[in-house]
Amino acid sequence: MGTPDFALFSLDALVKSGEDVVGVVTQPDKPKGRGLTLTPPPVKAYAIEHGIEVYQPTTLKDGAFLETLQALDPEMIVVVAYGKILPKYVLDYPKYGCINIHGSLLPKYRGAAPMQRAIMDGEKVSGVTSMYMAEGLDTGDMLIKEEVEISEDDNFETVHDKLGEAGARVILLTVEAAKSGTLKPEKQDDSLSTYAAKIEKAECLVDFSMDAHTIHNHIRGLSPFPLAFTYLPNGKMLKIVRAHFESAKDTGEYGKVIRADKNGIAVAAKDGLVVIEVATPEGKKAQSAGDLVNGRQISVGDLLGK
RNA sequence: CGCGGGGUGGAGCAGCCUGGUAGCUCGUCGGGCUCAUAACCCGAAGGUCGUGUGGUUCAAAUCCCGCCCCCGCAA
Repeated sequence: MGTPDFALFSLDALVKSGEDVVGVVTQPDKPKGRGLTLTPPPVKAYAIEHGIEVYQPTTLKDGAFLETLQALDPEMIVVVAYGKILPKYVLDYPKYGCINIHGSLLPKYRGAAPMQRAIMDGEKVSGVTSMYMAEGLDTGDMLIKEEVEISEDDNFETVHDKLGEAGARVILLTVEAAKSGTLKPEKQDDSLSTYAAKIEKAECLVDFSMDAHTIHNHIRGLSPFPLAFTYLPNGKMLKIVRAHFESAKDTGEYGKVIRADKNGIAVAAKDGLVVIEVATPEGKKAQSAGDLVNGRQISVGDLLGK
């Protein structure tokens, strides 16, 4: 069970390892993009390509899914970023249990956006954890972990891929161990838990009164999706794809562009400068700082952020 | 029929409303200055203005119509 790209790493690993994947459960197709075209989730596309049966129940709460479950009769259910809460009857069904891969080192960053939150918090290390699923949100007993380093220039995309690969390794180990009965479940220490809420649009707006390093973490944690943004003097939105920060003392008015050339657009923030390298103006494609300056969409002295 | 922006030399843009000599900031090429340079000076090349044997007009990048493509929002 899974839905987005992140789940593909694990699904692909299971398929290639020769496990008998009896079926894939994913979210229903949803209208997406311009024109609201009905779009299948990545996991569905993969499953179809590999000839695996796909199920897209609207809800798991009614009996309809129980029938599906009985028909497939799985020995184990692996869940990676599925997007629905599993009712008890599902959790209890498989002989080897429901195993979940989560993109953090539990009990930290339980919830919907563990990778983004970890980066935004400036964490240097994160990882993936496999666990037996419980009724609470990411509260089950932990099985196997793998740590992954986050460097200063990692962003959501690179961390997503690194953790996805780690997740694939961990799920294989976990499945093997489960089958041979050598798993050692470990309770989570709830007192150490933190919650990684899903990303809200409003918090993607850059606040240049925060310190430059924090803003940099904010930007990379949201890149390349959904992207941190600010506003140009003309009121248009500017989404920041990549930036770096420089420490400095007196930087002037927060949000003011104090340097703008091909090397970057330096914006004053607390305790330093946020230097934008690549950004996407509303209605345009992503472009480099040099292009933004050449096209005169930004120049020194502009005040960003409304 | 969800809302909206855009397709102009290699890049990013202006020009379109108020039709009539193709503009700006870069890049490229050549030359100069300099110990030197991504700096500066001089010069050059490069565009059927997305597309249609479309419409209007004396005249269309500009106004009208069809088609193709790109992007943002919202979900």
